[in-house]
Amino acid sequence: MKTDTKPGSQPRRERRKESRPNELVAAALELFVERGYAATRLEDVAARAGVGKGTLYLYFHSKEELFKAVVRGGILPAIEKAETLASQFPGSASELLRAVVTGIWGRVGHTLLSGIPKLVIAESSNFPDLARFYHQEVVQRGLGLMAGILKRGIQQGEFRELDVEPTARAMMGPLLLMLLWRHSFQNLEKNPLSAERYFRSYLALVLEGLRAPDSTGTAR
Amino acid sequence: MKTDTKPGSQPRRERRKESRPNELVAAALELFVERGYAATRLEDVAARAGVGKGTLYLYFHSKEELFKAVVRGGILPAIEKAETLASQFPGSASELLRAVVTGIWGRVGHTLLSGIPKLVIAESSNFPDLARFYHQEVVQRGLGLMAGILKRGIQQGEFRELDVEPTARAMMGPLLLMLLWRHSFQNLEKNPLSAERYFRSYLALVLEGLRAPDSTGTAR
Amino acid sequence: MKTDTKPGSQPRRERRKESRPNELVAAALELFVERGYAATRLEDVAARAGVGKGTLYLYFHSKEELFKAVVRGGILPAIEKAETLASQFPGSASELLRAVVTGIWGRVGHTLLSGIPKLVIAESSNFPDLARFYHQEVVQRGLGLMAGILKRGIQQGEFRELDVEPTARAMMGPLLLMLLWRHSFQNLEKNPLSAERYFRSYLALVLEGLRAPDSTGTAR
Amino acid sequence: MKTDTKPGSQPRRERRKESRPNELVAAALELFVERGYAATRLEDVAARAGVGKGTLYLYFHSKEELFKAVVRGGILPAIEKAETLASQFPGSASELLRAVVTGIWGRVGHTLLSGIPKLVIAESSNFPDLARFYHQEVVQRGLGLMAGILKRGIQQGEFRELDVEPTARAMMGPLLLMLLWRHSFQNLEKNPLSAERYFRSYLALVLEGLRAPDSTGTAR
DNA sequence: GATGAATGAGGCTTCATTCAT
DNA sequence: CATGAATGAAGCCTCATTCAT
Repeated sequence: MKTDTKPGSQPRRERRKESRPNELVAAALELFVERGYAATRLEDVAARAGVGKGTLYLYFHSKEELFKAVVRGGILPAIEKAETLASQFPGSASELLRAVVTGIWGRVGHTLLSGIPKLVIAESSNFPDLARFYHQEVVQRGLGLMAGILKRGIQQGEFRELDVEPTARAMMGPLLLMLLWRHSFQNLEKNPLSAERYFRSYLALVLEGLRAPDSTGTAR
Repeated sequence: MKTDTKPGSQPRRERRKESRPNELVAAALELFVERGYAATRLEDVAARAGVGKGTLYLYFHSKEELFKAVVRGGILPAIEKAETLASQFPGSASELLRAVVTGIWGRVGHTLLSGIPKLVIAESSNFPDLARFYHQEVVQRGLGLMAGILKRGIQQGEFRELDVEPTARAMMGPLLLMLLWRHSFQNLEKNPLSAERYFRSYLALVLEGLRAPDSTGTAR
Repeated sequence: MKTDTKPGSQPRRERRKESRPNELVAAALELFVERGYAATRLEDVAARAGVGKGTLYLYFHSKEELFKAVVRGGILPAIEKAETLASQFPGSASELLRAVVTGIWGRVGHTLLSGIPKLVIAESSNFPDLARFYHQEVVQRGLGLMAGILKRGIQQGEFRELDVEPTARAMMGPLLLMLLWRHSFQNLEKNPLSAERYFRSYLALVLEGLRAPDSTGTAR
Repeated sequence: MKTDTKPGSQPRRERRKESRPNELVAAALELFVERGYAATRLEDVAARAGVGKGTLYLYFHSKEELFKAVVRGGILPAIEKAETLASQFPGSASELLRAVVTGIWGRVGHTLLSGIPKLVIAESSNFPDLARFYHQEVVQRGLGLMAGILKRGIQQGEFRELDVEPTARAMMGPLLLMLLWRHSFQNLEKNPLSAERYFRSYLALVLEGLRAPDSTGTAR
C-alpha cells in the first residue's frame, strides 16, 4: 500500500548492510504498533521497507527476533537521555520533574516509539524474556528515575514525606496513559485533548500533591 | 478431557444450556487475556469450557464475535455500579473518590476482567468498532464519572479550581497502570507492591493535589 | 494426477480414524519411494490419499513423523514372518534358504515395501534415529536370520565350515540389489531380467558355494 | 571465512582457476553423499570449497548440473581401469575376479566415490537421464565386465556352465552392499566387520559356487 | 572473474470454520 | 444439540538463482 521508498533516490542496491537493519526495524515498528505482533505479516514489513520478503531473513532469523529488536532498540536511548538529564540537572526537583516529563514526551511522544509499551503490554506473556528485559531496562529504570526525583525533592524539603515507591509508580500512570491513548483512542475523538493541556494538568496535580506543607507552591 | 459429561450416566447438568455462553465467554476471557487475541486458539477455549470445538459456533458465529462478547460483556456492570454509587453517594467528593477507587478495584481488580483493557489496547486498531464501543461505553463514561466527582468537589469548595477534563484523565492513569501491571509484570517482581499500599499513595497524592488551598486536608 | 479414490465407493466421511492413518501411510509410501523424502510434497500425499492437506496433520505431527511411520510400519511384519518360518521349518538348511528367499520376495518384492530400503539408505544420515531403528530391527534381524540358517546347515553337515557373519552379509547383497534395482533401473531395460531367473541363479551360486565338500549337491 | 585470499597479499594461488571445478565437485560430492541431493545447500558446497556462493554459477549452471557432474565424473575412471585390467589379465578367471574385486575396492572403497551409488539409487527417478547414463556407463559396463570374467572361466573349464547374466548381477550384490553399508550403517556398529574379512568370505562363497564340478578348488 | 546481498517461488504447518454424524 | 474430523487459506521460512559491485 505504501510500498517502496520513493524510487529514484537511491539505486536500490546502494546502501548495504549499513542501514538495512534500521530501515527494517523502522518498518516493523510501524506495523507492529499498528496491528500488533501476530497480525503483522512479514511480507508487509518487507514491502514497507522496500525490500523483498527474503531480505528480512538476512538480518533477522525469525519474526520473533525482529520483534525483539524493535522493542529492545527503541526505548533505551530515551531512558538514558533522561537519566543523564536528571543526574546533571541544576534546578529544583519540581523543575526537574517538569523537564523530564516534557523531555520524554518530546523525544518519544511524537515518534512511533510511543507504541512500544503497547506492544510489550500485549505480548508480555507470549515473550516472557522480552517482558523481563523491558521490565528491567525500561520500567525499573524509569521508576528509579522517578523515585530519584522524589527523594531529591523530599531531601530538599521541597516535597512532603511520602512512600516513594508506590508514589513513583502512580506518577508514571498518567504518562503511560498518554502513550497508550495515542495508539488506541486518539483518532476516535473529535476534539482531542492536546498533550500540552494534559501535561499541564498532570504536573499541576502532581506537584501540588507532592508539595511539602510549608513549601510555597510552585505548581500551576 | 477436562470436564465430566460421561454420556449415559444421568441427565444431571441439564441446567447448563442457560449458562453455556457465559461459560464460554469466561473461558475465552482467560485465554484472551493471557495470550492475546491472535495467539488464542478457539479449540483451547472450547476445551477450557469443557465443550467441543464445534459447540462454540452454536453460540458465537466467529472468533471475532466471541472476542467482542468478551470485551463488551465484562466491564459495563462495573461501570454502572460505580455510576450508581456516585450518584447516590452522600459524603464528600474526597470520600467519594476513595470509595469509587476502592470499589472498582474490589470489583474488577481481582477478577480476570482486569485484563480487558489490555485486550482493547492491544487490538483497538484491528477491531475499530470494538474500540469505538469501548471508548464510548467504558472510557468516556469512566472519565465522565471522574469528571463528575471533580466538579462536585470544586463546587463544594473541596477541590481547587482546575481543568476538569485533562485532570480526570490523568487521574485515571494510575488506575489503568495498576490493571496493566498485574497482567504484564506482576510475576516478574520478587516483592510485589501491594495494591493497598499503591492505592493509599495514589489517593494521598491525588487528594492532596486536588485540595482547595484553604480546605483542610483530608488526604493521607 | 491420480487424485482421489474412486468416488462413489464411500461417502467421504465414512471410514474414520480407523483406516485413515493406513491410507495416508500407503499414499506416502508410494510417493516417498518414487521421489524421495525431500522431493515429496505433503500436499501430494494428501491428494493421493484423497484427503485435504490439513488432514494429514490430524494423524502425523510432521512430515518427518509420517516418514518414520512409513519406514517403521512396513517391514517388520515381513521379517517376523520369515523368522517364524525359519524357526519352524522342517526341511534342510538349503530348502529353508530357498523358502526364505522366495517367501520374502513374494511378500515384499511386489509391493511398494520393496522401496523402503532405498529410503533408509538415502536418508540414513538425515534421520539417524531412524537409521538406528532400521539397523536394529530389520538389518540385524535379517542378518541373524541368515546366520541362523548357515549355522544350522553347518551343524547338519550340509554346509561347509565358513565364517558365518560376513558370509551371511554377503548373501544378503544380491537380495538387496534386487530390491534396489526394481526402483532405480527396472524401467530402463528393454528385456528386464525376470525375478525368477535371477533367484534361480542366485540360489544355485550360493548353495553350491556353501555346500560341504562331501555333500551331494542340492543346488540347481 | 574459511579460506585465505586476503586480497592485497600476493598473487599466490593463481593456479587455482584450473582446478576450481574439481574442487567444487569434490566439495559437492562430500555433501551430496552425506545429506543427499535436496538437503545439500549450494551455499555449503561453496563454503566447503572455499569460494563464494556466486562462484559456483560460473562453473555450473544449476544445482542439477553440479549434481550430474558429481555423478558422471566419479566412477568412470574406475570402471575403465578395471576393464583394462581384465582385458590384459594373464591369470585364471578366478584370479582375475579376485584382482578386480580387490582393485575396485582399493580404488573406490576408501574414497567418497563409494557414495555415488547411494546418490544414484536415491535420485534415479528424479533425474531419469542421469539414471540412464549411470545404467549404461557404469552398471551395464560393470555387469559386462563381470559377465566377461564368467564367460572366460566357463570357456576355460574353470567355472561350471551357468546362466551368465543373472549370475553376474547376483555377484555384484555383495559389492554394492559393501558400498552402501559404509554410508548408512557403518557408524552404528560397535565391531564393524572388516572389509578384508568380508571380501574373503565373498570370494570364497562365489568362487566355490562357480567352480566346475571336476575342477580343483581354488577357493579359500 | 568473484562476491554475497537480494529475491520470490515453494513447502511445511497452523487454525478458524464447516458439516456429517 | 453437540461433536470433532476435515478442510484450505494464509503465513513463516528456506534456498536456488540472479546481478550490481
